[in-house]
Amino acid sequence: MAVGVVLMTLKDDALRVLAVARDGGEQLPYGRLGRQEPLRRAAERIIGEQAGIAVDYLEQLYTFGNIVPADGERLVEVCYYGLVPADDGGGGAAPGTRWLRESELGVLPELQERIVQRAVQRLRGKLAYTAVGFELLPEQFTLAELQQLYETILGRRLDKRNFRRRIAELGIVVATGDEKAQARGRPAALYSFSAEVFQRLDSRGDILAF
Amino acid sequence: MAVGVVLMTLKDDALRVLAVARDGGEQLPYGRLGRQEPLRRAAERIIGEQAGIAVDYLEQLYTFGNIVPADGERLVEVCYYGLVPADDGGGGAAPGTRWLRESELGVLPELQERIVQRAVQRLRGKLAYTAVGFELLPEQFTLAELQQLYETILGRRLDKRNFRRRIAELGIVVATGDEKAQARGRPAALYSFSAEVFQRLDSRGDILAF
DNA sequence: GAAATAGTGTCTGTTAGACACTATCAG
DNA sequence: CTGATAGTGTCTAACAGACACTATTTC
Repeated sequence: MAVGVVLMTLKDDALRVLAVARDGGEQLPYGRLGRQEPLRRAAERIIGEQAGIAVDYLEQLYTFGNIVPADGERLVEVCYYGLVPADDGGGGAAPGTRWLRESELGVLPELQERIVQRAVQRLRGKLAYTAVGFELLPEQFTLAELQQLYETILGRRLDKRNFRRRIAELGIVVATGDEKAQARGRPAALYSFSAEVFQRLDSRGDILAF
Repeated sequence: MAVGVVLMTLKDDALRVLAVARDGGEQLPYGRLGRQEPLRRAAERIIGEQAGIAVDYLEQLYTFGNIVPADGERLVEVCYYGLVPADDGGGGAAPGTRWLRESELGVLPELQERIVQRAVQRLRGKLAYTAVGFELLPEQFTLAELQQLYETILGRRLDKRNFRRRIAELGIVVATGDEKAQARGRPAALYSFSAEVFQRLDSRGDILAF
């Protein structure tokens, strides 16, 4: 009985997955489940011990149980996936850990690569009908950052005006009044996510289908 | 390590869940996992042993692992859900089993009731973007039966013409040429599901969002 | 004032939802 | 011919997608 975790963040406009050094290679964080330990708590513990990162969002992904390695034993592994806000991504990660970009997933054992694919798929799916994307942003963010996030995860460009229209219609972000200065160009207004408005819409589903 | 199964079918225009007699009550089918047994195979075995039913569709639902009963032990239970075609629903079920309607779910242990709710929710969700509904129908069916199925699972009425238009547009059912005589009234044309057409559409998602 | 980024509205084609009648069968 | 079920088309409102310019800032 093991518990594994796929931690994802956005870094350099790319979705990345945390790997930890282990057995001379790089692997997803995972560990054994304590005798009296609830599954989710085990996932949280493993994240703390092996990644040293604050996770905003944690959800069960899938349980793998057809793993029959050479020794003939069936190992059951319950997998979770978690999201880490963009600004924490670089900072908090413990030594020996690394944020892999999609092109680097090959360094993981093959089964783990498939787990990651499943996690990314799930995240893409959830993006359309939940506000899960906001978990990947800092508390305050610009609309350009929000759009960038959607584009990165969905893997395609979105129209700026259509995107903003939709966000405005839903009213799930509110202007904080602050601005974020850019290196060059006009400063951008900062927004924060309105959990209350989102709650009202959530039941209907299909919130953010771009 | 246990494996449990939520089997669902349509009977009398209602979604029903299979319960088996156990420990003096009624419970979902479940059993222990063999040492070298893959999870899905265990689910199939348990269905065979305890329900004696042919399942068309079987998918992992969720893994529960926060179950800490009085004795302080944490039990991990991997749950699957399966769909049984409507016409087999009454027939194949083994003695000691019963198809519960939604109002009867209270006879199940409380945790199992929550598992069933999760399964029903998942089925509703999948209905919109997969062809999972067809697993609940016999190989040949009328459009009225198909619509009835959607209405039952979604819990609301649908417009007959809009429903048929959508189905026709997608082309995922093909007329077999046969007819089904009704007790009264005009006979209905029989259709069957076209897996090939569906495959082409599947990637796009959002197939059957009514 | 040049380069860079933020921010804003309209038009058009497609889709979803509301709606009522004719066709065919058993008795 | 009556009762029951199958089957069919149009109109309208809402939504999604394409599209180009002005505003504000740094250097």
